[in-house]
Amino acid sequence: MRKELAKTYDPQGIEDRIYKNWEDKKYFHAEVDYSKKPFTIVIPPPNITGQLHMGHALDNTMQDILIRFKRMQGYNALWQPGTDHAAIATEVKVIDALKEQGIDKNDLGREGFLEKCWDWRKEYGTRIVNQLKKLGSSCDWDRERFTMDEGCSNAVQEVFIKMHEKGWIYKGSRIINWCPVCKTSISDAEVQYEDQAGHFWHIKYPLIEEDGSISKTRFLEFATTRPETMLGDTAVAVHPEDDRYKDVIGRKVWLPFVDRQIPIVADEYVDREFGTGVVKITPAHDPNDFEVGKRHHLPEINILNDDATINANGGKFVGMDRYECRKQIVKELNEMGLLVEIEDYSHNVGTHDRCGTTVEPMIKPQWFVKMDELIKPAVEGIKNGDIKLIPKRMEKTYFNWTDNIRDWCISRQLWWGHRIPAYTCDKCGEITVARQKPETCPCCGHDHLTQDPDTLDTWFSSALWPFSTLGWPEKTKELEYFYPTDVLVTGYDIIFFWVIRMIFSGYEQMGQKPFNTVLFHGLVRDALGRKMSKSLGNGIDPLEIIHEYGADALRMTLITGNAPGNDMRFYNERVIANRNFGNKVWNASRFIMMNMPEGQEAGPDMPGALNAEDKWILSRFNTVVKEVTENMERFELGIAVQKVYDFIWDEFCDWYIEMVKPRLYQSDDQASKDAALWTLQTVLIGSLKLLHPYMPFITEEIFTTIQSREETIMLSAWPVYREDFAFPHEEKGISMVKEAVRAVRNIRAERNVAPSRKAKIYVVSDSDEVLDTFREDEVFFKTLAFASDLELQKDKAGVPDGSISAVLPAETLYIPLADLLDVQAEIARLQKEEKRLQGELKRSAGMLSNEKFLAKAPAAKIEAEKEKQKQYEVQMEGVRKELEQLRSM
RNA sequence: GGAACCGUAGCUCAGCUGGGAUGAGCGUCCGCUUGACGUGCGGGAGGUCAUGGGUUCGAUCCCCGUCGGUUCCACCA
Repeated sequence: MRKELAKTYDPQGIEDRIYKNWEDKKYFHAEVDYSKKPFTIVIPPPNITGQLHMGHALDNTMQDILIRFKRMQGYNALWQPGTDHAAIATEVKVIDALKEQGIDKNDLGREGFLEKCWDWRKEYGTRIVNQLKKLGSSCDWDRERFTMDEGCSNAVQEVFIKMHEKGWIYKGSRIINWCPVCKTSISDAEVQYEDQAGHFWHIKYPLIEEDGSISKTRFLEFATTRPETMLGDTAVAVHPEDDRYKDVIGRKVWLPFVDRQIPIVADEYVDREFGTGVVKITPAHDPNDFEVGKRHHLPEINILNDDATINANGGKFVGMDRYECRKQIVKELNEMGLLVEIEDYSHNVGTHDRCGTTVEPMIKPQWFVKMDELIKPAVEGIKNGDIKLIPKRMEKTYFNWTDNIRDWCISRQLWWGHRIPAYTCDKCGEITVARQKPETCPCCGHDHLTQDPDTLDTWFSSALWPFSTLGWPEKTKELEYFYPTDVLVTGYDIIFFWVIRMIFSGYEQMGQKPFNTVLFHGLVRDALGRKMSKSLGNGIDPLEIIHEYGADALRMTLITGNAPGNDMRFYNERVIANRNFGNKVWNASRFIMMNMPEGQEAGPDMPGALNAEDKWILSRFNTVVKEVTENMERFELGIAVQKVYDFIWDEFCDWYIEMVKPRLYQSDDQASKDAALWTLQTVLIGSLKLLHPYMPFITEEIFTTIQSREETIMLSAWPVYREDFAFPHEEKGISMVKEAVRAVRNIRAERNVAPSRKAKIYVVSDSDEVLDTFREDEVFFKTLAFASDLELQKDKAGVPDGSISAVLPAETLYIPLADLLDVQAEIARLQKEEKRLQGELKRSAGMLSNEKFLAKAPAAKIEAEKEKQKQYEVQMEGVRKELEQLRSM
C-alpha cells in the first residue's frame, strides 16, 4: 500500500505518535563509542516543582536543535537530561501544600517532612519531563538524573570533603543575608534589590561629657533608614580627617533605650560629603558596619530573632516585630527630642528572590566556600578562550562578578537538600567532616556526635552537574568520553548562579573546563515586551501553544528573528505564521507525492538530462546547505533557519515548482519529466533535513511517507555540499533562470498596472528564454517553460529577436520587449547599477593597490578581492551592453 | 555610582568582521476559486537605518558626544 499524506497536517496526535516511536526505538540514546566523535550537552536541570514555561521552551528548543543537527552530522550526540531538587523552591511549595492540609512542617519532624518532599518529587518530578517531551526534546532519557540521586549526592559529598580538606570550605561567623520568612540564610546572588519608598530619619545621640554625664547641648547627628537597628549600635564613626569631629574621636555618645555608652571611632569608610559625616555602626546588622566593627574590635550585638522580631538585646522592645519597633523607636526618640527630622527617601532594599521578604543582614555561623583561589582558573579560562561565551559581551558581565566575588555562603537552614557532612561532638564541640558519621570524636573520644542540621545551597549540586551526571566521582567511561561537554545553553539571568559555579567547579574537580561554549539566550517577553510573570498573569503557556499549533510552530517561533542573548517578544501572530509555513511544506510535499509514480524514488545519482531550472534550484540548494551548516556551526540558529524558510517558500515553492509544472503536466519528454521529479524529491528531502532540527515532527512525518529507504529522518545524514550540484555560476541556463525570474516579475507588474489589457503575451530577452503561459481571458502569468521546450515553438512561431513572446499550445503571440518593460525605468535601474559597479571597481582597485592591504591581508582575502574585481568587470560589461540596447529601442 | 544592550518599513524584529536598504513576519492597498496550499498566489505602497561630529574613496555597521528606552552590578549610613 502506498503511503499518503493527509490533506491537511494536524499536529495533534501525530506529534505524540512520532515521539513515542522515537523513544521506543531508542533513537535518543547514546552509548560510549570511540569510533565516533562525541557531542554532548547537559540540560540545565529544571526544578521538580516547575511547570514548563516559555523560558524552558526556548532553552530546550535550542539544545534540541543543536543535538539533532550534530546527530545527523554523524556525531555521537548525547543530550544528558535531569532535574533539580531546587532546595528552597521545593521546600516552600511543600510547606504551602502541607499548610493547606493543616499540617505544620515542624510537627512532621525532619524525616516526616523529607518523606513528603520525596512524595512531591515523585508526583511532580515527571511532569516537567513529560512537558519537555511534548516539545520534542531528544534527550537520552535512559540517562536521566536528579541532583539528589545517589550518584549526584556522592559527588556533592566528595566535593565538600575535598574542599574542606583543602581549607576552601570553612565554617565561620560572618554577616549573611537572612530571610526572616524562610528562616534561612541566602547567598548574595539570591538577594534582589528593589527600589522602595522609605524615610531617612535624622537622629542625634548626646555626647558623653568629660565628667561622664550625658550632654544636653552637644550631639552627634546622623541619618538612618533603619532606626530600629540602633539597638545594636556599638559605635558611631566619622572620617579621620574630618575637622568637624576631630576633637570628639575617642570620646563616647549615649545610646538611648539600651542605655549604653558607645565610642566614636574614626574610619575611612565614612564619606565626609554625605549627610552630616557621621554614621552609626551596627556590626551585627550591616555588612559595611560589620567590617568597620572588625577593624575597631567593636562588639557585635544581634538584636533580632530568626523571625525578625526583637530579641532580649533590644531591652524593652523585646518581642516586637522589626517594623513595629521602628515606629515605636521613632515615636519615642521624638518625645525625647532626639529626632531631628524625617525625610522622604527612596532607596534600594534587599529582598529574597524567592519570597520577596526584606532580608536582614545577620551574623550567623555558616559554611562558606573560599572564592579567591577557586575563581582564578575560571577567570583565566574565559580570558584565554578555553571557554567561549556567546555573545561575547557576556564576558563583561562575567568578569564584573568574578572581580568582586565574595565567599559563597553555602549552608541553608532547610531540610530539603544535601545535608552537610559535618558532625559536632556533643561533648567538646569539635567538628568533624567525614563521609560517614564517626563512631567517636577524634578530639575527645566521646561517642556521641550530631550531624550539622543544615543543608547545602541548591547551586552547590548544580555546579557539579556537567560531571556528576556522567558518573563522577566514579571514573566512568562516560566521563572519559563525553567530558568536557560541548555546549551549555542557558539564559543570561543565570550566569552568576550557575554558569560561573560550574566553570570553577569543573576546573577544580575535573582539572578541565565543563564545556567549550556557553550559548546564552535572552528572556521571552510578552507581546508588550514585559517579563512574563505570575503576578502580571501575562504568561503564555507553551503547552497551550503546542496544543493549538503544534510543537514545530512553537519551536520555529522561538528561534526565528532572534539573536543570541537578546530578549524576544512572543505573540500569536508569529506562531500562526510559522504554523502556516508548516502547512506550506506539507502541501509542497503533497504536490510532489501526487506527481510521483509509485515506486519512483529519487536515488542519489543525478540524472543526465537536467533542465536549466533543475540546475538552478540544485545549485541554490547547494549554497543553502553550505550556508546553513556554517551558520549552525556558529550557533546562529535564527539566521540559519531563516535561510531554510526563505529557500523553501520562495525559491523552491514559488519559483521552482511553478516552473516545473508544465513539464509534469504537458510534456511528452519522459527524460525531462524524470529529471524534474528527481530534482523535486532531492531538493525537498534535503530541505526537510535542513529543517528537521527546527521542526522535527512534520519533517519526520513527511520523510517517512515520501521515501522508504530510511526509517527516520532524525538519524539520516545531514546534507553536505555536493560538487556535482555546483554548476558553474555563469552556466547559461542558470543565469537565464535568473533573468527569467526578473522578466516575469516585470511582466506581472505590468499586468497589475494595466489589468484591463488583454494582450496575450510573453517571454523574455533576446537570448534564450522563458515563457509564461496564461489563460485566454486575462493576462495571467503563472507558469514558465524553458528554453528546451521553447526553442522548438519559437522557431515555429517565428518570434523575432529582441522581443518577448508568449507561447500557447496553439498559438504564439508576442509583443515587443519595450511594451512589457518600462524602458525608462529599466534604463534608470541600469544606470544606478552602472554607478554602483563603478564604485565597486574603484574600491577594488583602491584596495588592490593599497600596499598596507596587500602586505597585511591574508592571501585568501586578496584572491577574493581579485575575483570580485573580475566579476564586477564582467557585470559592468553586461550592464553597458544592455543599456546600449535599451537606449536604441 | 559602574557597566551592557537597544533606537532599521505602521507594529515586532533580523541584518556575520564597513561596500547596493539586502530584508522577514504581521498589518495595509490592489488583483486572483491558478489541477499542492486562501494556513494560499501575484503585485504595490511604506525606511533621512534616533541625533550631532569624526575616521574612510565609501558607514546602518568603526570611534566620540547627545537624546530616548531597557537591563545588570554595586550601594552612602
